[in-house]
Amino acid sequence: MTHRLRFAPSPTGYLHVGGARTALFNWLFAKHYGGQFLLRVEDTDRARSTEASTRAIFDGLEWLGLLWDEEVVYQGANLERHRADARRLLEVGAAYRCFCTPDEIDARRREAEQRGDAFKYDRRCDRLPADEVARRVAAGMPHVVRFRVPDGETSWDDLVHGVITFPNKDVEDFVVLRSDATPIYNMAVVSDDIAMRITLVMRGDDHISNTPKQIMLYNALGATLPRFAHLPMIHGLDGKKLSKRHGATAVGDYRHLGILPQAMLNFLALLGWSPGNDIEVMTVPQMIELFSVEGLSKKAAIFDPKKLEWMNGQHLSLLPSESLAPLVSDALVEAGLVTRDEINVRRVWLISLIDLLKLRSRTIDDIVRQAAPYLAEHVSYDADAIAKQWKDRAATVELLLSVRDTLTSVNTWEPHQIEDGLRAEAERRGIGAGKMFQPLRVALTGLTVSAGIFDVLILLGRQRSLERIDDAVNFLRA
RNA sequence: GGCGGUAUCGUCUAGGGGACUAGGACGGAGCCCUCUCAAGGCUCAAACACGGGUUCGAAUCCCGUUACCGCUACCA
Repeated sequence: MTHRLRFAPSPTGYLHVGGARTALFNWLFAKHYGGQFLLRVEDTDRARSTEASTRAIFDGLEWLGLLWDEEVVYQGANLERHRADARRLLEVGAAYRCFCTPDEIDARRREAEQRGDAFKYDRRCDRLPADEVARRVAAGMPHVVRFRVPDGETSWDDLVHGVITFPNKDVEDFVVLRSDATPIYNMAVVSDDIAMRITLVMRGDDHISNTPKQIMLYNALGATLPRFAHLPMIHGLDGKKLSKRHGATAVGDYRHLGILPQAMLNFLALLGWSPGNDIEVMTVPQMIELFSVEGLSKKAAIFDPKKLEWMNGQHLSLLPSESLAPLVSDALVEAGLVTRDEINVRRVWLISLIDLLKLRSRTIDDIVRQAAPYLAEHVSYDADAIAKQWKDRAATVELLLSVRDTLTSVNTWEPHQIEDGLRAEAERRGIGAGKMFQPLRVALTGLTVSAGIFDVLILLGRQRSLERIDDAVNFLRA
């Protein structure tokens, strides 16, 4: 038997990290155990669902590479089937019509709450004689369809929690069809999951209490039950459910922060799952290979952006600069540091730049920030850098000039030759290498921190390096 | 309130009755490396929620308590 799983977001916002994680686990399960990963857009809440949001969810999923195996199912398109299934419930006697108005129910609920009782619909409409029901229906009285919860208990063997049991007396006769004949969530979900032949429903554990209702629906409809797996929630740093208050919660936010999709996936995978053996950094194929339901955890996890960044840094180092190049170019262009044409003609150079910067970056944005001195025509000198490394202007000018001479006389512009020349000059002057490299670093980059000084010189090229030294000298003399 | 779920360092987690002096990772502190910054290496601080059982033996099994989370709609 091949597994069929689905991710079923409602298009009422962006793709949330929690949703992405649910989608990921569904996808990983399908890839590891063999099966189809399907996507269903639950757009039955017409008031809140938007097309922009649907688009955003697709974008997020595509960015992550969580592609679905069959055409997207829009729940709203299946309205007729949902209705038909609800009516079938009526036909087989598993449901009944309820004429109580929302106001009446509300009043009774409030009353019960005042008494401190748990409110549960009292089934009064189920006691209506058949002819009375017929009369009211004929008279066009508005009514909902309620599922008649049977006696006994409902339980299932959850893939992550083990057996979960609910006494049926604790679940009320829930509405399956509204008075406007539209289906309620649980009805639509079950009808669609049956139609899509879903074999494993994997979703957030906030759905645990929906599960007994859904199981009853399957049973009443005579459908075979899928398995269920309820994943733990993802919380913010304060332990509360993740929300806008916690900053970036949409996967798109992280994309724009320069996070790699594979790092996002890797990080998310570790929230609620562990491959064991102290393994943490994984490529996507490795995650598929190692995924197993045994490693799923029951405990809600807190989303820690710090670890995400670290994870991204790991993936940045892992990836060859060639594959990072398109991403970095886009970001560079977007930041206005270069034009598309400029970067295209310096492909090879760009790759060596990335080689240098990715090691000290955690995000693509970090790379872009650090790239500025290498791309700009001229550098601007950081005030602190001047204060610290160019304290004595005259001496600095003299030093830079001697460095300039050394660099001019280096035979071939190659790291070892440059290093030998510079170190020899430092020794001749009786100063430590750092005393020479730091002021030079400021001249070349405007900053006190950068990649290794020889790498910087190589990357800049001899001509550019000499120009920058000249610029610095002019600046210092001014 | 009722029902359900969960409980190991601040955080993500390993752990499936003796291998636990509880392991790894992020973050923190420090050291090494070193031209700066990173990266890397090493070291340190840091946890089994509490109480009862079961057992020769419990982080691991059972029961309570507590805390947290979720659901409790003609929302999804």
